[in-house]
Amino acid sequence: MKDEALLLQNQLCFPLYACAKEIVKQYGPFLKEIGLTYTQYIVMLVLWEQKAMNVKALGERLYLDSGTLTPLLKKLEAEGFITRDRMAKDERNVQIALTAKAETLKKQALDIPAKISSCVKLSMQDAATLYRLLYQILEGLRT
Amino acid sequence: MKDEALLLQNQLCFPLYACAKEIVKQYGPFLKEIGLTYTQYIVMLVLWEQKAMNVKALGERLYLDSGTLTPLLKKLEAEGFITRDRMAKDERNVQIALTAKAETLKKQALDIPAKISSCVKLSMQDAATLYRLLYQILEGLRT
DNA sequence: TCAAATTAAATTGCATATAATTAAATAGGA
DNA sequence: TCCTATTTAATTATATGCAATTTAATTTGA
Repeated sequence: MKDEALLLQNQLCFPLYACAKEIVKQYGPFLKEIGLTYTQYIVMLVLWEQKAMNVKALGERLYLDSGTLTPLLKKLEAEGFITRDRMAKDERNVQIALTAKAETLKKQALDIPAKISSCVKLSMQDAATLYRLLYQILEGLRT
Repeated sequence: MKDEALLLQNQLCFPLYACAKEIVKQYGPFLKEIGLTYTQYIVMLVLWEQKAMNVKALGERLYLDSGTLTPLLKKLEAEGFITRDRMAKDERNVQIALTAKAETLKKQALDIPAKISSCVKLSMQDAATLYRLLYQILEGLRT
């Protein structure tokens, strides 16, 4: 292994890391309008799809663990967007469900994806390629 | 804008965010062996290239601000890898430079890129494409 | 010249993230 | 059944990240 491998420009991880941060930053102003952070937003995206699920399932879907999710979910609960309930059938599980207020929030969130798309200048083709490669890496690491 | 836009699977940002986190996580065990975190590692990568630079230039290169860098650099200084000195010419600038210990560390870091490559299963072609698309986005956001 | 604007770091407050540990609940096997 | 292993959340400790503010130094322009 030669020194060149240590050049930042030769490392694929860095643009990935930087790009993720910069795009998340683009969400900032739009999400602030509806009172969410990016992580809270992707939690809500999953819940808007699934309606209800436990913390573990949410974590697997979002690649987050309870150390991140527990306080975040408590915050969303305090703000009235979700409910957190131990399940009777297995009390180790905490079921997360949406409130009516979450539906109102969803309406406010509807136009956010389009706003972000306009910030990220990629052709449909390039976006599809990027999407495919990222999921390919994620699947590869999943094991 | 239809509801489908809010599906997590339709958002390019999420795989980017998740993929960056998961790959950084792959570095964890290797970096732990040499006593660095990922952010400390990329700071060292830049310094191994440049030898010396001020906090602002480092931040521009890494897309990090002083809120992140100042405490991190103080830690690297405390561990003896770098020095931090106000520049005489313009005392607003803090110059970061490497110590001899940093050169020893560099030798230990030499094989890390190869270890990561073997974790991320992408063809050379795909890696090049991904690299190009990520920098394309970063450049687009830079403005 | 010298006050105002700008710049570079540092600081503060808040929100993640992850590793490691703990606690409670459940499942599985002798 | 009862003991152990496993599972799920929560907690703790550490390290980022970023927005906003502050401080000190420098630059600019009337």
